[in-house]
Formats: sequence, structure tokens, C-alpha cells
Amino acid sequence: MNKSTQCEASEMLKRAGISPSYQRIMVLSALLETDEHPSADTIYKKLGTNIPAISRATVYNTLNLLVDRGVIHSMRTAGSETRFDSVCEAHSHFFCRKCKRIFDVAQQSGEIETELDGHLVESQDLVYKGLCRECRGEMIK
Amino acid sequence: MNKSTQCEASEMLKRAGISPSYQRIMVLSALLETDEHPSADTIYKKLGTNIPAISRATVYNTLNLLVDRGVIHSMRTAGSETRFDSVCEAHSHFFCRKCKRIFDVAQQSGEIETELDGHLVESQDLVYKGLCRECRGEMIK
DNA sequence: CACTAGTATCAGAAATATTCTAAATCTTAT
DNA sequence: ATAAGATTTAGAATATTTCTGATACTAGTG
Repeated sequence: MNKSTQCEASEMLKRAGISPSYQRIMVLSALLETDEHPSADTIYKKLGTNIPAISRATVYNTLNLLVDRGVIHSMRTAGSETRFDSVCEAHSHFFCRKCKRIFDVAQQSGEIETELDGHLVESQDLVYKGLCRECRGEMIK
Repeated sequence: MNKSTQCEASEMLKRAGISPSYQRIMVLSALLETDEHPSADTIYKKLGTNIPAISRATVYNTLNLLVDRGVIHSMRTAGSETRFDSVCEAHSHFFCRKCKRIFDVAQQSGEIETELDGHLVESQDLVYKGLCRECRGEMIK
């Protein structure tokens, strides 16, 4: 665990008005250190090896709290689990309906809306669905 | 239940190479007749009053089959349930992180990609997240 | 019109992901 | 030191979805 990431996590928590407990810092740090889109359970398992260990409920509670406060984002594009994302910038995902993987793709549209029909837009996610390179190849076979 | 919707459902099934059984026609018709984005359970309950009733497993199997064959789309944007959508045209959704409702919004980007990094794009869904009109108002209060 | 093979459906059990609960622990202010 | 409040915990409970194995339907064949 990177010390400066933990420091950053603590700052982010304070800025969001959340008291920076040991567990919360651990959860947010784990999310900041990866560019995959981990599930709550993945984070729980990653932190499970730590002493002291963190309870599953705390991982879920913390992630939900962070989403509520707009510190992180959640994705339910694919599979059965909710996946979390600490990247603030708008970015796109490609979801393969066959193998269920998520691929990051460069943001196409330059337009970033800030308001729509009176709704306050905090983030936008362009999700493409279809068949990925590999599954597409297999279909032709 | 509209007879012509059932006829349309039957045609759609045949076109996708799926044999148009009574249960499958019922499930797809139910989806075609609504512009909400119902969950499997919502469809199950709607059809539950029919004679003969349809099993929950069949509703799930049918919806999954239709998604696999690209006949309908599934959304996991919000809440805990998978929601289904029979509309083929690309369209956008706004998801409120507070009240968890989904609002339909007009498609912003005119660009529709058909291929990205070698992946075959069959549909795209632009999901905006933030605070809806109402929840935004409550926050200010 | 049987018979068979393959497909579809069923009810309920099981698996999976998430939330709830009530007790224990930690923090903070007095 | 103490009380009040917030946080964490383990495990139970709930919710959603998939699996299972039995049954029923369908189409093709003799």
C-alpha cells in the first residue's frame, strides 16, 4: 500500500465531509491504485490480507457512501456485480455481450454536458455494447 | 394483451432463429408494449395473472436468450435489478444517484459508431449520472 | 397413429451479491 | 473519566438470478 495514495485518499474523504477512518482510507486507496473496475468483493479480498482485516459490510458501506457523495462512480454495465471507478474524467466502455468483459475505449464525443432537462450532470459514461474483437472472430468460424 | 403485438413478437423471434413458443411470445410482447424499462420480475408479475401462468425461470431464460441474440437490450445502470429494453434506436438515460430513477433524455451525440478498436458495436447507450431536477432542489434547501 | 429425439418449461433449490442487525469498539467533547 | 455519537463487525437476512432434474411439448419418422 502506497503511503501517498493513502494521504490522497484521506484528503478526498475530508473534502467530501467524510471522516477519514482507517477502513475508509484503505478502501478508497485500493480503488485509487487500480485502473481496473473492481467490485466490492474484489476490494474486500484485496484488503482481506491486511492486519487488521476489514469487514465486508464496511467495504460495501464505504463504497456506497463514496458514491452517494459523488467521490467515486459505480457501474452496473455488465455481469452481476457492481463495479467501482475512481476516475473522474468522462470515459467510454465497450461491453461484450458474449464474453462479458469490459474494454476501455477513448472518449469519442468531445461534448460534455453539465445540465440536461434541468438535471445536474456530474458524470457521463458512454457504453458501447456488441461483440468484441475475439468473440466476433469466433462467430465467423 | 394486444394481438398484433403478439404477431410482431412472433415475427421477431422467427427472424432471430428462435422458435416462437407461447411463453416467449408473451414475454417479448410484454416488453414491446411498455416504454418503461421493466425488470424480469416486473414482467413475471405482469404475466403472472395469465392462464396458463409462466414460470419465473422461463421469463429469465427468455430474456437472456433475447439479449444473447441481440433482439433486445439489457441495462444495469441503476438499482439492483437488470432492466430490459426493446427499443433498437440508440438513446440516452439520465440516472439520479439520489432517488435512483432513470429519465429518458434525447440522444445528444449524432455520431453512431459501428466499430471501435476492432469491436463490433451493435448499440450504444450514453448514461448521464448526477442529481435530477428534484433532488437537486432538495439539496439547496 | 405410436415412437423417438430434441427442445422448452416448470417448481423449487441453490448460488450470488448486497443489505440489515444488534453488539462491540472507537472518537470526540465535556 | 464519562457520556454521546459515529463506526465497524460477524453473521443473519434479503433480493436477484441461475441451476437442477423432472415433466411436457413438438416435429419428424415408420
